[in-house]
Amino acid sequence: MFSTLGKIKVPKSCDVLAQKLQQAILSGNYAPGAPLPTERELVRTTGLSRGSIREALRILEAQGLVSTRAGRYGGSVVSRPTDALLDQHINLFARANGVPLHSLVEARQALEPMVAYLAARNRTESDLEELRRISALLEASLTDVPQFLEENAAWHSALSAATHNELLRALTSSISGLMMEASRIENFASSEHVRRLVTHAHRRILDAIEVQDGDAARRRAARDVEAYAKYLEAAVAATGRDATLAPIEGAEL
Amino acid sequence: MFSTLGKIKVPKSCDVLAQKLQQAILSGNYAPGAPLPTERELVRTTGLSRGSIREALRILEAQGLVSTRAGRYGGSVVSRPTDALLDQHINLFARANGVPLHSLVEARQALEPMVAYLAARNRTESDLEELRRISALLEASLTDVPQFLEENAAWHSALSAATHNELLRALTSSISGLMMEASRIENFASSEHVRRLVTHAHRRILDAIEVQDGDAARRRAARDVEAYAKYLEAAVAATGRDATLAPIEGAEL
DNA sequence: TTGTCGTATATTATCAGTAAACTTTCTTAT
DNA sequence: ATAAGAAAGTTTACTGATAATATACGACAA
Repeated sequence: MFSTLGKIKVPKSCDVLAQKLQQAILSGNYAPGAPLPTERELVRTTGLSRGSIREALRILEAQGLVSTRAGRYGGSVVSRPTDALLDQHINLFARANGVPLHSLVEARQALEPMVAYLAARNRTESDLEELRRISALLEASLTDVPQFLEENAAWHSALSAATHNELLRALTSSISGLMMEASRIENFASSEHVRRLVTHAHRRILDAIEVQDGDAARRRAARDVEAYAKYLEAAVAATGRDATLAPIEGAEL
Repeated sequence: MFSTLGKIKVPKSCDVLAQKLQQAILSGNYAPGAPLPTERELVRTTGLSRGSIREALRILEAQGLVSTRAGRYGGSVVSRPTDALLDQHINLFARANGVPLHSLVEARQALEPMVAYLAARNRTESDLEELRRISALLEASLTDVPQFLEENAAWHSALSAATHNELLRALTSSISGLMMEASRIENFASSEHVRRLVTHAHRRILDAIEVQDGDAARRRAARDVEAYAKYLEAAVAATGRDATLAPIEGAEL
């Protein structure tokens, strides 16, 4: 008897409100841009204080479900979590938990081949044009390292966009971003030889995507990312450090 | 001239504070459990009002970087974002953006083989024991659908834990969870035949993991998840609906 | 000695009220 | 017509105060 009684957690009023609003938004009855009641209105309808209402709205804002503007005709409107927001949370998870670099590499090894496969299968003409455009820019910036890194990021972003899979796009761009950062730390891509290899690999993947050969794209992406992993492993072994993401600079409490 | 001036975004005071605290926490100088200053202390040091302080703390709470307790010797302490929290945000992203079921399947197709591979390579003895234990429970619950689904979820959870890759574990458990839900909707696993196929596939993967044959584990997981995808595709085609995640029940604003 | 109970106290939780800043629209003057 | 200014409703932010909560510690009893 009473064995079903677990720890009793008394939620804060703002948490309760946040969850109620979240349910309402996720019910699908409110399109993005639809206005929420004003803060004062919520005070009236919920019986809570202004402070609790505002704390709830900050929570929803952090979840990307609403965005709030000041001024007349301002207020909170329904919103959708963006790629950037999901990226932020994955970033926080990885950094705060000290996820090591090789774990990021493994995640990328899992995702990248599928991304290439789907890009080959689902690409539109405009996706293809975009990839060609960036490919040209990439090959033109072989001697400019920062530029090269930027175009490389753009290439991967365009590739994942071509999958037409929002979730995969968000996940891969997030993990790619984390790795880019880590690579910068490892002083990767500092040699022109490596940059040539990268552009060549991209070219071959693009060829497969052009003729919509998903399996070839997958194979080539797999080989590419594997080579990358091996190279990085060697670089890390050379430095001897156990590579994790660099902590944010300083800042005291 | 002045062309670099974009739209100027004036941040809220609570956002500024939240970001400052975030940086401090991510600097790595504060272990989980380390206490933040009290709210009143923060009022003193920052010059902001109590309300703004609290809104900032709610943001950090939503990010999983602090947790707050009331009462004497209570207050906010540094925390780490949990799997469950990342899961929540991925869930929100997928639901709010109406990510279709087949996109989830694709993500899983990308992740699962790598998970199996890494599990085979990195498993410990206790990982193996856990997988064996769950495997037995799974095979014992072939006639009990709810039980079966539960054990199946546990199996995948244990598998991803065996990778010893926190990021992959969090991502796969999250996506698996979403799919389980969707599968329940599609009335998947309702036939004992399907359940037998699932247990058989798991058995074969487990065999590969036991002898630490990563490539075999990867192949078998790939085949497994591909079969799953095909089956689900057929089921969806039968119903004719464009399968997305079910919206949350009702709730008005 | 051990354990239970109550109480002191520091902290968050919540409320109420007010003033300021912001943004859109309407009005007015040039 | 155009530009400047006023109006109105909204969030933003601050202030002060009270309630609820949880921990430690001491009193007291077994």
